[in-house]
Amino acid sequence: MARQPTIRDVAERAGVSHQTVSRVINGHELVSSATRERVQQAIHELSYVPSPIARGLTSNRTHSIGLVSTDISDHFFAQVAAGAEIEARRRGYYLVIASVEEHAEADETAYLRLMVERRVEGLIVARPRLPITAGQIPLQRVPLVAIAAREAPGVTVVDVDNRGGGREAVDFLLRQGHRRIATITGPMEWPSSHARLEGYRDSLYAAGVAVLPSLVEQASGWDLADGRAAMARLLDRAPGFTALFAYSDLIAIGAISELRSRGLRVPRDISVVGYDDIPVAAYTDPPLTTVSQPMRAVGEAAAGLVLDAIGEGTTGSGRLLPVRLVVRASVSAPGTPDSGG
Amino acid sequence: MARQPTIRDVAERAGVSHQTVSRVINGHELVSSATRERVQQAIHELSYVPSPIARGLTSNRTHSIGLVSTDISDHFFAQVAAGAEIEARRRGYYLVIASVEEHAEADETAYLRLMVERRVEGLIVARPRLPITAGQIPLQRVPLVAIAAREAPGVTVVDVDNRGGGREAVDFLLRQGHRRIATITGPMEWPSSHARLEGYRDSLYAAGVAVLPSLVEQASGWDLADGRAAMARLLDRAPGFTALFAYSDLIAIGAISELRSRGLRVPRDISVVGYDDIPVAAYTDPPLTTVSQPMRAVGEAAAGLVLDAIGEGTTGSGRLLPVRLVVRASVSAPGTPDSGG
DNA sequence: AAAGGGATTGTTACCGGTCACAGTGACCGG
DNA sequence: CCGGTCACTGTGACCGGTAACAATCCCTTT
Repeated sequence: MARQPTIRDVAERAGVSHQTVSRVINGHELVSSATRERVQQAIHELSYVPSPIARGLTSNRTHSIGLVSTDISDHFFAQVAAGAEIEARRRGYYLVIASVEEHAEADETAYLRLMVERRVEGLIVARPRLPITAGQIPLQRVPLVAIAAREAPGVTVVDVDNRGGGREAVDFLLRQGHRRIATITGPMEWPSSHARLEGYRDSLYAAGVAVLPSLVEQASGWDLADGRAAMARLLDRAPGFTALFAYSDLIAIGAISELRSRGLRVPRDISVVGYDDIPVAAYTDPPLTTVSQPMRAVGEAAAGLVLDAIGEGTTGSGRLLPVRLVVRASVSAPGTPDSGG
Repeated sequence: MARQPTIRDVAERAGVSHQTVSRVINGHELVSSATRERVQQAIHELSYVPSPIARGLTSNRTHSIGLVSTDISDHFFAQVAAGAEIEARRRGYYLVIASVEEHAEADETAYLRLMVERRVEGLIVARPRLPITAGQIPLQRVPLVAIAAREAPGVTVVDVDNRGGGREAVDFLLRQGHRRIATITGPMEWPSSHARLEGYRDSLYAAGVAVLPSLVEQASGWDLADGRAAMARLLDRAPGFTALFAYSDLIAIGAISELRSRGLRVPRDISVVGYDDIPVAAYTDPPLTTVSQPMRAVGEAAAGLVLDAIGEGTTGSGRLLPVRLVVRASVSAPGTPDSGG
C-alpha cells in the first residue's frame, strides 16, 4: 500500500507538531536549528514530498497556466509552446497545453472553459480561429493573453509585427530594383495575412509603385500545395512580374516548384521572398530569403505577460515583436542572371 | 472580491445540504428530480464550477499525466505531444508538458521529479538522453512510458520500428538494383541510429551484399548542415556508391545539397532515401523517398498505455509501431538517367 | 520573586470537496 | 396502528496542507 506520507506522518516521526513541519518546509525563521534538523531528517527518511494539491486548496492556487493552441504539432506553435513553457517554468509555473485539432467541431471556447475548470491562473490562446472576447467564458479574473489574434477589449495581444514584416520584405525587393512585385497571401481569414498585405501596400505606396490587384493572389492554405496552386493561377492570369512575396516559406517553396515546372528560374527570372524562416529555408534551391519570426520569444512574452498579470493583478498592454529579414540567394536584381550553381 | 462560489454557497441558495449538491454534480440517482432541478438552477445562477483541487484532495488524483520531452519545438516531438494530448483529453486527462532544453544542464530526472511532485498520475518521457530506470526517481507507483528509449526494467517503451524502417529503405534500394549503398547515420548516441543501422545491415546481409564500414558515415547531428558535412566526408573517402540511406530527411536534404554542389545529380548519379517524411519532403527537388513515422500514433499509444496502467494498475508491454516507406522520385535504378524535369 | 517579553512550539479552524453513516418521511404489510 | 423498508436528505469527519492564535519556556527587568 504505502500511501504517500503526509505532513503529520513526518511530524510524528520527528516528535513535533505538523505545524512545525510546515514551518520547516516553508523556511520560516522561528524554528530552532535542532528541531529543524530533526524534521528534515524525518522528511528525508520518509521521502516526503508536499502535496501541491493540498497546498492549492488553501491558497486557491494551482501554479499553472494554460495554453490553448490550434495545433501544437505545427512548427510555428510548437515554438510558441516551447517558449511559453520555458518562461513558465522559470517562474515556477506549469504549462498545461490543450491542442485544438483542425477537424474538431469544438472551438477554442470549450477548451478555455476546460482550462478555467482546471483552475489555471492564467491563459494563453494561440491563434484562435474565433475572435476571443473576455466575457465569452467564465473568465472570472483569469488573465488572458492571445497570440496572433484580433484586438479585443479585455484581451492582451502578443504578436509578431506582420505589417512590418511585409514592409521589410517588399522594401528589400524594391531596393533590388523590382517594380512588378506579386504577392501570394495566406488565407485572408487570418489576421496575419491582412497585416502582411498592408505592409506590402505600405511599402509599394511609399515607393510610388502602383498596387495592382491582379498581382495579389490568395493561397487557400499555408502549405506547399496551396502555394503551388496559387502560383499557377497567378502565372496564368498575370505573367510579367519579376518578384514574389509569399506569406509562408512553404507557400514560397510550392510556388518555386511551380515556377520550375514551367521552366522559370529563381532568382534569374523571378525573385522570391518567403516568410517564417523554417529550418529548410536555408537549404532549398536556391536558399530562401525570408522573414524570420521570433516565435519562441512570442511564447515567452505571452507567458511573461500572463504571469505578470497574475502577480500584479493588472494586465499589461500587448506587445508586437519585431521580425527580421534573412537575406539568402532567392532574390537578385530583376533581369540579372544568377551566378550559376 | 467575488471569490469562486463553493458547493456550500450553492447548497445555501438551493436550500439543501452541500452533500445533496455533491450528489447532483456527480449524477447520483438518489436525488428527487425537483431537488435536482433546484440545485442545477442554483449552480447555473452562481455559475459554480467544482474545484478539481478540492476533489483531488480526497481522491488523491489529479487527472493529469506528464510529458517530459527533449524539445517540444522539434517537429518529431510536437507530433508526439499532439497525439498524447488528444488521447489524454479523450480519456478525461490533462497533459502537462515539460520541455528539457538542449542547453540545460539538468537532465530529464529533474523534470520527472518535478512532475512527481506535481502528482501526475502517469509519465511519458520522450527520447530521454539518459537511460531511464524506474528506481531512479521517487516513482512511487507512477507508471512510466518511455518513447524512443532503451529498454529497462520497470519501464514500458513505445517506439517506431527503426530497425524495420532501415530494412525497408535498404530493401527498396536493393530491389531497384543498387549494391553499393552508403548510409549516413544520425549521432550514434541515439538508439534510433543503432536500430536503423541494424536494419541496414540486416537488409544487406539478407541480400548477400557485403557491409563496408567505409560506406557508413555518422552525422554529428540531425540537421541539414550535419548531413551536408557528412556527405562531404563520405564522398572524399569512398566515392563510387550509387545510393544513400540517410537517417533523417534533413540529413538527406543536406546531403543532396552537397551532392549538387559537386555536380552530382539525384537520382541520376545517386539515389537518396531519407527518414521522417517531414512536410517538405514531398516538395524537395527531387521529391524525397523517405520512411514515414507515425509520430502522432506513437504519442497516442504512449498516452494510452499510461492511462491503461493508471486504470488497471498493471503496466502493459511496450509497442513497436510500424513505419511506412513513401516512394518518391529521389530513387531510380543505378546508372539510369532520370526522366528530366 | 513576580511580571513582561521574545523565541519556539502546539492547537484549532479552515480551504472545498467526498465519504460513511445517520436521520426523516412516506408507504407497506400484518 | 406499529414496525420495517425504501427513497431521499442531512451531519460530521476527513483529505493534507496553511493561517491565526494560544501556550510554553526561558530570560530579563524591576
